[in-house]
This record gives sequence, C-alpha cells and structure tokens, in this order.
Amino acid sequence: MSNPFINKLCGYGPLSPDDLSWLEDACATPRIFSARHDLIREGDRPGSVFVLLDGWACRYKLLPEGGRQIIAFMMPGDCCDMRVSLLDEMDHSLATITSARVAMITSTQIEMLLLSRPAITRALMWSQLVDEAIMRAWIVSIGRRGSVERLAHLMCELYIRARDIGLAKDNNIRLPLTQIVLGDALGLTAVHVNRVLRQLKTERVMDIKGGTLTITNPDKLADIAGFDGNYLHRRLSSMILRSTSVSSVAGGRPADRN
Amino acid sequence: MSNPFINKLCGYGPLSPDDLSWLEDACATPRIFSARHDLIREGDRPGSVFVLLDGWACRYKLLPEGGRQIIAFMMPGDCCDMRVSLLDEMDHSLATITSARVAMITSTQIEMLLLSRPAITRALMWSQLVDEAIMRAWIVSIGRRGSVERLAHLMCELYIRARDIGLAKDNNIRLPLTQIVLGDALGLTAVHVNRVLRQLKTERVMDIKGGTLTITNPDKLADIAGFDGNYLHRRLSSMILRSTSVSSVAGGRPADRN
DNA sequence: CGGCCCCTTGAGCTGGTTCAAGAGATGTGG
DNA sequence: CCACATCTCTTGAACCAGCTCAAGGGGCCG
Repeated sequence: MSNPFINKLCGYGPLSPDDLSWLEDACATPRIFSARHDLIREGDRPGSVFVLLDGWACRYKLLPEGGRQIIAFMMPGDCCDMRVSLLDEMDHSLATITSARVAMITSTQIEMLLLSRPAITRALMWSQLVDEAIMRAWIVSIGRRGSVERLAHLMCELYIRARDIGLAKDNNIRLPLTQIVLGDALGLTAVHVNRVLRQLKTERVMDIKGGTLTITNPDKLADIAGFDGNYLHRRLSSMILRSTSVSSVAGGRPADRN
Repeated sequence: MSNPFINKLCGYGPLSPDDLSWLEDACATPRIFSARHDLIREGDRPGSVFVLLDGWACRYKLLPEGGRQIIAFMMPGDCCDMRVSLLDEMDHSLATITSARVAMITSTQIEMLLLSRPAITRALMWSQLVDEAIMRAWIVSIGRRGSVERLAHLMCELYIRARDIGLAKDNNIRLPLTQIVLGDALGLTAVHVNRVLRQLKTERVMDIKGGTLTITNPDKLADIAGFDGNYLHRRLSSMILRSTSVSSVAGGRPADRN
C-alpha cells in the first residue's frame, strides 16, 4: 500500500532512497483512530507530529460561547507543522473527522530530520508554505466572500487537493463532511450551508450527496468562487479547474485602497 | 539605534555574538519606502525576505470584485516568511501602511542562514509559528465573532504585540490604521468599524484618536474579546491583558460538535 | 424497532451593508 | 501661509444576507 505522505513530499522535490526509507520507517507504526476523536487539544503540550495516512481530520478552535471554527481540513498525506514541538502549548485542537490512520513522528525524530535530512526538510517546508497559503485563502473567503462564493471556493480547494493525491474520479471526490462541519469551516450556520448547497445543486453547478461531492459544472463553480488555484502552488499536476475570470487580478493595481 | 528584528529574535532563543553580527550585516542597508507602497505583489516572483525595521505594513489579497482583505499586520521587527523564496509566485501582496524602513535579505543569504546559522533558524521558526497562530486566530475571529468582539480581539492582539517590542506607554500604542484599513482586516465595512469604535469609546473600554489606541479598561476589553493570549506564545514578558473569562475553554470537551 | 443524528424547509429577526451627505483632517501647490 | 483638493470620519435611513427558532422527515446504528 502506497504512502500518501511520501507521495506528496516526492511531488515537492526529489528524495533519495535513503530519505524514502527514513520516511517509511517514521510511518511504520500508524495508529487507527475512530471518527470525531481529538488527537490533541488546545492547551496540551505537543508531543509529536501527526501525519494523516488515511481519512479526514481538521484543526479547530472552540470559542468561550461554545462555537467552533475549523481552521483547516487535513486529507491523506497531510501533516501538522513539523515545528509544533517547539511550542510548549497547542493553540488549537486537532481531531479526526472520519476514522483515520495516523502516524506519529516524535520530536526527537523531527530533530534528527532537521539535522540530517535536508531534502525531506525542504519538501516539508514546501508543504507548510502551501498550508499557510490555504489559511490566507480562508481568511479572504471568510472575510470578503458571500456564502455561495465562499462555499464554492472551498469546494474548489478541496477538489483540487483531493485530485492531486489521486482521490478524484471524473468530477467526483469523497467528501465526508456534514453540513455542520462545513458550516464550522465556512463561518456559516448549518442551516445556511444547506440552502447554499440546494442552490448550487439547482443551478447544476455541484452537489453533495451521500458523502460524495460531484462537480457538475467546473467552470461555473470556479467562476462563482473567483477561484485562482495559484495559491496551492502545485508544481506537478495540470489543473482542470482553472479560473477564467480572475486572471485580471494578478496583473495588479497599486496599493490604492487605504 | 537598536534593531527590533534582532531584539525579537533574541526573545526566542539565545544567539551567539556571531549570529548577532550576521544579522546586523543582513540588515545593514535598509531601504525607506513611503506609506501605501506595494513591496511585492501577488503573482510576482519572490526575490528576498522583507524585514520591517520601522513603521507598519500588511499582507493582503485583492478580490476580483475589487475588495481587499488584509491577512496580517506587520510591525517593527516582523518579517515575512523566510521560506517564500522557495515559491515561484507570490500568492498575496505586501504593502507598507506608514512610511517604513525595511531590510531585504536575499535568498542566497537565506540559504546560507539555513545551512550555517541554526540558532537564528530556530528563532525564525518560532517567529513563524507565532505568525501562523495569529492567522488561525484571525480565521476564528472573522468566522465566529461579532463585530465588537472581533475588533476588541484585534486590538488586544496588536496591543500585546506592540507592548512586547516596547512600543506601549501606559495603555497607549501608536496605531496608524484608518478605519478603512481596520475594516479590510476585520472583514467589515469602514462604516461599521466606525460605529463599533464609537460604542467601545462610549462604554469607556478603548478609544482610537489621532493614530493612537488607548485602552481605557483592559480587563473589559479582554473580556469582550474573549481574549486568551496563549496563542501569541510569548515566552518573555508578563502580560497585562489576561482573560478572566476564557480559561474554562482550555479544559476541554470532546470533539462532540460534528 | 427505536433513538439519534443529520438534512430540509419555513418564517421572522437582526447585525452588518449600502447609499448618501456633511464635517473634520491632511496634504499640496501657489 | 493660505486655498483647494482629497482623504477620512461621522451619522442617518433603508435594505438584505445570513441567523435563529421551530418542526418534520430520513437514514443509520445499536
């Protein structure tokens, strides 16, 4: 069985056979967690780096009043920041969404990696840069996009990411996210997520049914979202979803809004 | 004149005299930029790492429809991610807010740093982890907090950060942000920012006047914001603003919202 | 079979937006 | 040093996107 984490890192730069076997070893004894299980909580001392080998997970924070905001989705191959072990306290939590297979790399292994495995370190840096770029995109979405655009944008992101790790068939991906979870990620109510989904379904743009996302009209979806995938910094794969309408932005205008 | 960047890094771990002089050199020839000047734009190829020595700056993204979302504020001592030079294309822009003195460290210098200056590298990692934590906090704020809490939370963040670099006198900090800029950061309209500010002023919590933020009632501000500063991962300074109401969250509850 | 989520839909409410217009600021050139 | 132009701030009034509350239906698991 291939390791999605290793596949992903390979996409970010060439790794030696030594590197590969180091990674194999590090992932050799994954643990299985059930769905909706906290891997680590805000306030905990970070022990090891989590690498998601199978299933879905998310980072989230809870609010005093009881609300939850999801900060990132993790899918197979994703891992949490390799530098977390520097911190003495987690500032957010990590939980599975589905049941999941996760490898845990100890901080001593990470230390070793940083010292003696520059190629892996570099690949991990890439992967972290992408994760950060995704967070920036979330801030923009939540801050400035309406609910339809926002949901469309997230679907574009998740579709491309799933596609890049070989999880897309036709225009389908597995998307085991309830409307509640989507709401917590998008800063919306589950009720409103439901209405937005219905609208997009009615307009023959996309549909989520039975844990599967089907993108009926990719161009229209990307157009609604104002999606420009450059922030995902994929080097490899060609992209199906490409924005037709947004390219003009890149051109740029001065910093005139102030 | 002391270098706020070096001061900040020193706060994250001990640096040798060699490290210090390396940093001095790297910052030796800063450039001055006028206010509201783009340092680098989305789509540009990143050339060097920007280190803000004086003034304020921000990261932002523009939307197709013309809106702007600010993603982060930078104050003296802050720098952009040292790994950006890995990327072939910026996914966001960087602009000054006030006139600013900024050092530019070339990617070759960064390469050298990564190879031969582990203590600096480590300190930079810390600083990046904090920047990421701040982004997470922004996602939570924008996604789940009402406008008053949201603005209060941002003010707590900026106050603490300014304070930690010695820019606070009493309960004042310089805050050269227009209501438009605040709106672009908070995902709100300038008009509504104005109303929120008026409310907080009327309630004797805080006030922004003439480019200066005055926190009249720190406890109440932190309370409104639901502010818990742990995410800023300060090791050093004691904290004036501490949340009285939020500690219960850390305790935790299972991942039961799904 | 029963219970518990999750999804779905409706109706009314509200926080924040939009539009508009006037009053400070701030800066710039003569 | 004044006059003018251009921002920014402020306030009001109407509107609307998304929320809240509520209630029924469907699917999955024990």
